[in-house]
Amino acid sequence: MREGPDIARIASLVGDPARANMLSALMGGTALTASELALEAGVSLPTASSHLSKLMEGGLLTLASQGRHRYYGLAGPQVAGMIEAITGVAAAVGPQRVRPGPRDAAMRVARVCYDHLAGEQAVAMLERLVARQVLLRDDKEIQLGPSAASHFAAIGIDIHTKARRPVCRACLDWSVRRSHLAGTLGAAILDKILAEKWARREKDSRAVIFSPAGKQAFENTFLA
Amino acid sequence: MREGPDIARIASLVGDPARANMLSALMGGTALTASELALEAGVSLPTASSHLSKLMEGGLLTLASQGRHRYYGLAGPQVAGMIEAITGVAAAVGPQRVRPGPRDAAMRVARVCYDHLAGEQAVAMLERLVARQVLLRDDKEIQLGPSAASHFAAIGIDIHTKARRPVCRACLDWSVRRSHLAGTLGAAILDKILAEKWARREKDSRAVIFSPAGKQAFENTFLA
DNA sequence: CGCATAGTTCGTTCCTCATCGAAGCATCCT
DNA sequence: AGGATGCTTCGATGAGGAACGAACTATGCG
Repeated sequence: MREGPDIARIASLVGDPARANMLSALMGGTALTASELALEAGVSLPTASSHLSKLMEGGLLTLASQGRHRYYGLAGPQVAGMIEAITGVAAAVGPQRVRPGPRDAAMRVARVCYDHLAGEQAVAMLERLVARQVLLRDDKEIQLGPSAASHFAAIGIDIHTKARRPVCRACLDWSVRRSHLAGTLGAAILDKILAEKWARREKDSRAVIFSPAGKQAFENTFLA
Repeated sequence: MREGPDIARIASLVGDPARANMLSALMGGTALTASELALEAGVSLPTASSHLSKLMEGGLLTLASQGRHRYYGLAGPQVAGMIEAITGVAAAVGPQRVRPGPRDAAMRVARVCYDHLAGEQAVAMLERLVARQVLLRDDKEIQLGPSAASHFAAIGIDIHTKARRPVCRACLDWSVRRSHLAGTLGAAILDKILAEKWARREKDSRAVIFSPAGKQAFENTFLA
């Protein structure tokens, strides 16, 4: 029996799927709230809360309380490096490329990422909005352009800049290797897509299926 | 829910104490047999075998069969780097220095490491043997010196060089940060210590307790 | 003050997985 | 061949821990 640092304890913290998802989500560098992490991990809030306290106790996370929001973030670069190392091994040994089924294909095209749209459609939308200078992309940050308010108002989306949560955020897409739009604006756009019934959510999946007419409407609105 | 490499799967492999001990033991770089790893992990052979097949399936280990021996080793530097990273985090966040109890003190002085002696006594012994050129230390390797055979024969230990297993091997000591002697010679020395009743093994522990007379005899024999 | 939102705690259920004994293969030694 | 050693497989047992609903606390808003 070996002595020394308890590596099993740390590894088992990462070894639970829900916690691993949370940690992966935090690898972006931005701190997230408990409810955001719950959605990211696909578990209920109580479950997420339990996991988060375990991660805190294990020293893997830091906590910044802001009013009733509690922002969890990775404890430091050493922890991030560890996740990277594990991810590297997982990617290396796990090229168990399951043949992508129909649902996976749909997922690549459009899916829900927390509360906003991800996938090829979402990436294309963000790039178009930036090209038209409705949004301004400054390195990793995304800002509203001068015409943003009127542009989105015309579509039927008004931008709440008062919220604590940022209006725009870049979120790295898994399938494509580019970013899509998160933040309250990203959420509002997803809301509109579902409200207008341009698309529906697949049951028990993150996939978002556009109807033919809905796809056309979406493209007219955001990809014109 | 995140996509991409299944980091939880890899981390959970490391997250079991028995498997973590095995992996730590293999961090030395030398491949070990299933029974060695079972002892190292403190589990029975069937249990160890089950763990090893899981680690194999996870791609963390390589297997080299030599006759009826099966030598398990880390799959590569990437895996080793991952273990390092996890160990680093565990050491950083876990300075939960429990006050060392009496048994821990005894463990630091002398304990069993698989089939040979470890701890301060063992480290001192190896350094003395090297200083007297009975053994020759070449970087990480340990060789028998010219006088080794006669020296150990005088003590009552004959060296079997025929065995597949190496006669001498350096094994990094956990408590002290230096090496002690493993291999068949290390095992033979431990056998002698116990056979002469210079020391006894603590029940349910790896600690080795020397009697006052036994300690004297040991020092006369190996530390002179 | 009352309502809504964000989180945690508690208690229960359930399932995975680590564990070991016994038995079965495989390989080596003489 | 026959025995010994090294290791794996099988089957049964048991404990840890992940999950969620319900209830509770805390903060913000009007």
